[in-house]
Amino acid sequence: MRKDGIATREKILDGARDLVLRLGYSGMKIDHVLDHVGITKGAFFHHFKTKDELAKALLRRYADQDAQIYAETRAQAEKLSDDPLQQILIFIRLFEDMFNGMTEPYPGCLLASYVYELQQFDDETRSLLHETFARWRALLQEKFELIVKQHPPKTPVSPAQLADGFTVVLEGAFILAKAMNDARMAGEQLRLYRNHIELLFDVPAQMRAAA
Amino acid sequence: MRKDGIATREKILDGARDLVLRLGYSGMKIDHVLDHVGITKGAFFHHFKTKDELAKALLRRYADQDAQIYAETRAQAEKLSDDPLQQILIFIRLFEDMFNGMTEPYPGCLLASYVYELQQFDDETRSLLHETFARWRALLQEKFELIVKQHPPKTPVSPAQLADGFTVVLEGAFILAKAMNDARMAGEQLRLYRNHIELLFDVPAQMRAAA
DNA sequence: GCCTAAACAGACCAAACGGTCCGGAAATAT
DNA sequence: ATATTTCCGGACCGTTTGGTCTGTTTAGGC
Repeated sequence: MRKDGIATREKILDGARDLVLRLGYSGMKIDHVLDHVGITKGAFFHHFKTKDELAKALLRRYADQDAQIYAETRAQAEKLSDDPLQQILIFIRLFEDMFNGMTEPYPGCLLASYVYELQQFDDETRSLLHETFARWRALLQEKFELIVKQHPPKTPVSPAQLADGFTVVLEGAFILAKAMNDARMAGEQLRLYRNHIELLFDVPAQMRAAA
Repeated sequence: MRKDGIATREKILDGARDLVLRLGYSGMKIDHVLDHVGITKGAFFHHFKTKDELAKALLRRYADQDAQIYAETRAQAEKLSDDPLQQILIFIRLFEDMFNGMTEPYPGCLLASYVYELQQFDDETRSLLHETFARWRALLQEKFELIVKQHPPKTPVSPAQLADGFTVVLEGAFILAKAMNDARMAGEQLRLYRNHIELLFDVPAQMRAAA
């Protein structure tokens, strides 16, 4: 199988993603992708009409892969407990473990790199970014709404804001991790976020090491 | 005063900063800056030898301005209370008020936009990024070390991680604010962060509305 | 084996881009 | 007033970049 179009397309997407996370979208030049992947212009433009089309394909694929990880992690958490509060804590814990197992800083979130070049992109791409973040919010917001009904928080809180907090911590930690070259940043900051939830809903200490 | 070199230089820096925050560093083209500022190539390259030199000047200026805001806010917090815990809470609260007064999302942190194109820059620039974030950490870490001595935390915590938490929340909130076009994001998430500190060090409710 | 269409290689192109150069205007020193 | 330096306008240049085009190779149906 020397000529597998789908495989080549995936290789292009992988290479482009790596380069975007290191150089930004504008910094990622097509010629650079060609070298990195080991193909030629003919191959590239056979799979993608323009660089913008690559950008959209890249974003869609990243959003889909991310949604899958979220869904799997959520399912795993729901299997381990029936209590939505415990589910959230397990959910966070599972993400912590993901990042704690890494030796280098997480290369970064593709969405964030797009956000910092937002004006480069058209409305369709911007909408896709908006929707993806909104989906992440909805996923956790739903849980937090159940939680506040069953476990009275020590302070009045907004489920939506708590849900955004997860993404905020992740995105912020990625930035600091890259700048400080510290692979532990994401796991540590997620642990802090989890600690906040535990304090907020008064989780007893012996119930915290669930996962 | 028709020909004020310093004023022109500042105008270039302002315009370039705006464009970098919208388009990223690579996306910010010199010709675009010229249009935006209303000058010509001759003027630009009279003040900056290369685009890279502009990048460094931009970063240094941003870091300095930021350090000044931090120092002023810190001084203001220290004037309002002698207790380091209250100082931190006031400090956060003052930042909240800053962002809550804005009608559009904060345009973003220049450091973060550099971080997401990190490989574009040389060692000197990368070091400057590292040092700037390290300084932000040191500023709050110092306070948190005093706090944990005087106010036993409900959970064992690392002052350095708590300090990073502030930056993490800010950077993450900027990203979400831009993506969701939500000006309130930064203030809300800082309020959540402050809530975490209050719960962690068991601040009574009536002592929370200090500022 | 043959045909067709997808998958590629690589020369080529026009526009964009960072940067140079020189002339001239404006401030400042003498 | 004159000289000198700073500041700036704008034409110009070489390289880079996204994209095109033509030809060639490979996979798969018949």
